[in-house]
Amino acid sequence: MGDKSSQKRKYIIEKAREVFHTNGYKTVTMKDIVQACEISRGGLYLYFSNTKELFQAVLEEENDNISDILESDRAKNSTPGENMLLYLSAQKNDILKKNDNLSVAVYEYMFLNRSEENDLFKNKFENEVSALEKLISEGVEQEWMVCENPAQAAVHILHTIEGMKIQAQTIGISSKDIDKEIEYILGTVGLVLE
Amino acid sequence: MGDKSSQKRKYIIEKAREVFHTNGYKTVTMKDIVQACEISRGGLYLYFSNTKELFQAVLEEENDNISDILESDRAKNSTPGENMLLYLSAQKNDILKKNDNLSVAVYEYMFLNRSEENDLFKNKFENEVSALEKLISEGVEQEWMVCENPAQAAVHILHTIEGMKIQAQTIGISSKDIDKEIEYILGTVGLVLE
Amino acid sequence: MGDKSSQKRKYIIEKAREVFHTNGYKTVTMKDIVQACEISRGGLYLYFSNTKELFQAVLEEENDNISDILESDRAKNSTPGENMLLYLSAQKNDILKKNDNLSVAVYEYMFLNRSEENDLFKNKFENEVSALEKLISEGVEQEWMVCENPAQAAVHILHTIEGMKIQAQTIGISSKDIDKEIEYILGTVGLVLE
Amino acid sequence: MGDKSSQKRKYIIEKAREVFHTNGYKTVTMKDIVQACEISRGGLYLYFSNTKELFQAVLEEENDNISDILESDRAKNSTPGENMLLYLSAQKNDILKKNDNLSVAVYEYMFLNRSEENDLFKNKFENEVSALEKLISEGVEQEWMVCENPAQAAVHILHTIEGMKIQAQTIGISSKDIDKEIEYILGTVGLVLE
DNA sequence: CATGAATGAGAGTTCATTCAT
DNA sequence: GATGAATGAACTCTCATTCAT
Repeated sequence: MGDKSSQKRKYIIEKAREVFHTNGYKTVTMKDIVQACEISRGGLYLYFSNTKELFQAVLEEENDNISDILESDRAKNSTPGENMLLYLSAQKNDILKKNDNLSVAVYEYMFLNRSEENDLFKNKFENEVSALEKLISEGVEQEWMVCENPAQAAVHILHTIEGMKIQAQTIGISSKDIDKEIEYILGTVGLVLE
Repeated sequence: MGDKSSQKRKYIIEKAREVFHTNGYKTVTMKDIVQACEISRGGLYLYFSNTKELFQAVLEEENDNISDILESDRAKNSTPGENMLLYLSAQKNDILKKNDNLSVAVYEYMFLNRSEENDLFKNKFENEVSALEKLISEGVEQEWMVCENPAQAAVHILHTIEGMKIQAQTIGISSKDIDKEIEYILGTVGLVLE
Repeated sequence: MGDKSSQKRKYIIEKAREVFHTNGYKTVTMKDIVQACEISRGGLYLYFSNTKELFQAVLEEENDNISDILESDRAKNSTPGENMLLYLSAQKNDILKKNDNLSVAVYEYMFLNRSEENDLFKNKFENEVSALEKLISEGVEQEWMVCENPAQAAVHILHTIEGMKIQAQTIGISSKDIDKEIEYILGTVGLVLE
Repeated sequence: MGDKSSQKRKYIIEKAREVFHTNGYKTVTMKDIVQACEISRGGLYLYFSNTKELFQAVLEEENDNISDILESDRAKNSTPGENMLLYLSAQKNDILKKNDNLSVAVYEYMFLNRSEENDLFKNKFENEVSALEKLISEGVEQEWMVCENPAQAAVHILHTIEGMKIQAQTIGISSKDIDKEIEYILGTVGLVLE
């Protein structure tokens, strides 16, 4: 039974993700989910009591593999410069493939619950900072990059990416615009695209 | 009469601004506004038909004087370096004084209406880019700054600031964190705080 | 003053008539009238307290000259047969010229107030019956028509006309259909169109 | 379940019919229905979205068996003359038993929706015309009636009946008045009551 | 007289949530 | 577990009606 019901739980989360993706977070009603899942109203409540709980479950299933890139096998065999480019390209990809990215819903969720302790997001941010910082430090050590303050550089790059993400979701951003920004970012750590 | 009613209009906008500030955009109902204004249900509808209309009115009243800083009298008598610092300090201020900043509501509004052409925000962004670019170009000419691509530097700085704003509204950012980022940003255009 | 205000009263009635004509009776609101008249809300209330009062005023101004036809000068110089045709043609005209006929509003008004004594409409009906009956009696006396019971024939013809009116306002009736019915009606009193 | 809900649907229609009967069509609100049914606001909306939908459902349940009379078993064993009388008596009955007749609501409904294609009512009228025409034709063939144009006679009789119905709902009509009219109508097709 | 801003009652509609089956 | 009918709270919006100016 645990099996069966956990399967159903996954199914609901999957469908809910689609709904959150298209509608954002706040607009979504339990009714929307029920309809998307084609299950009964009461049935949904057996698994989740409200959209917040559901969205948190969606987030838990979500693997943000972007920062994983820096720990991947491929990364281990590449130079820091190549990895930085790899990382930024993955971000570009994420920004552009609006088709499968929850960011608006995530922003809405964070805004709505900004008073609560959102350790999940804090940790994510900090992890990403650490990974980037490490990368930059290595780059500097191996003399691929020039940077006096790798820790702040990492924060800075994440801020810039965040800014692009927001731009993408609001006034829009073109692939070319992202490329230019990536080139500029690379420049700030002394990297130049050949 | 036109006078009186325009006064009341302003009053409603003012109160509505407070509501949007504390509650964001989407959650706000006409009822909330009615209560905040202490007027009658129907009374509000004489002035605004829905929260969207109201929010747009709030936005119109909103003077984003931050970018005006660069055109102010004070700016004219200062060096580009001083002005850049001035501008970034103003942004810091804006980020920190959550008490009086509509950004969450604005983001929500933009997300919700992202399919529509939001020229207002596009223009705002572009104007800000232009002003910053001009500042940086002058800085470079007068040899206060070092920058090969002032246009992209302007965009980059705005992305970074946007990223900080989002961080402030989600996982939080400290005054000190902002200072560090500002220092770093200044570094990217060859400016060093003494 | 009596003059001025009675002029305004007439003006309101005129405009109200247009509104009732296009919208029927029950749907019409005081607001509709105010807008049609381009006067102030309060101003309208100086003259009429509600739509019922207004509609009654409209009705009072309304001259249903159709039955007058039978008393007109022209009628006096014509044969009963000609007059019957004249009368029915006038009715046809009225049925077709929807553009200027209040009937839907009148029906609605009567339905809504069917519990009240509607002497106005009763009298109208009875007057019309009398006029028609007199016409038929004359026709029979002068041997233009054949009818054993002119009183009932009059009632019958009015019922038939009423039926056509309703048909016109509901499922629709063509000019040709009316002609056929008129011919048939004439036949029932022994008249044949050459 | 399908069973249960269809039972409730019927129940609502039944209660709604009562409400439409007493209040006509346009005045009726969803709230009125809710109160008459003693169910919850939301409950009603599970079945019907507005009064128009409800009224249409009421109409669909409504069997206008009057014209069925002409196809009934009883009719098959009677002479055309008897059937005509039967039919007109049924109409009389319908006109008089105001307690159970929706006509005002129907008229209101038709007036309000007169711009739409109301095939329902058109078809009903045409079917009734056909049935009556057939009856008259038979009557003429079997020499019970005299009529040169049975088709138009049918239309004519329906107009007359419609006229009586309207009179009943507006200025009122007595049983005796209807009898006189019925006798007259029979006369127009050469039938005389013994 | 005339204006039109303001009020508040009331209709419409949608959903979160419960509960009998 | 699962269903979906039912409830009722909460919102939106429109007008009749009043009243200070």
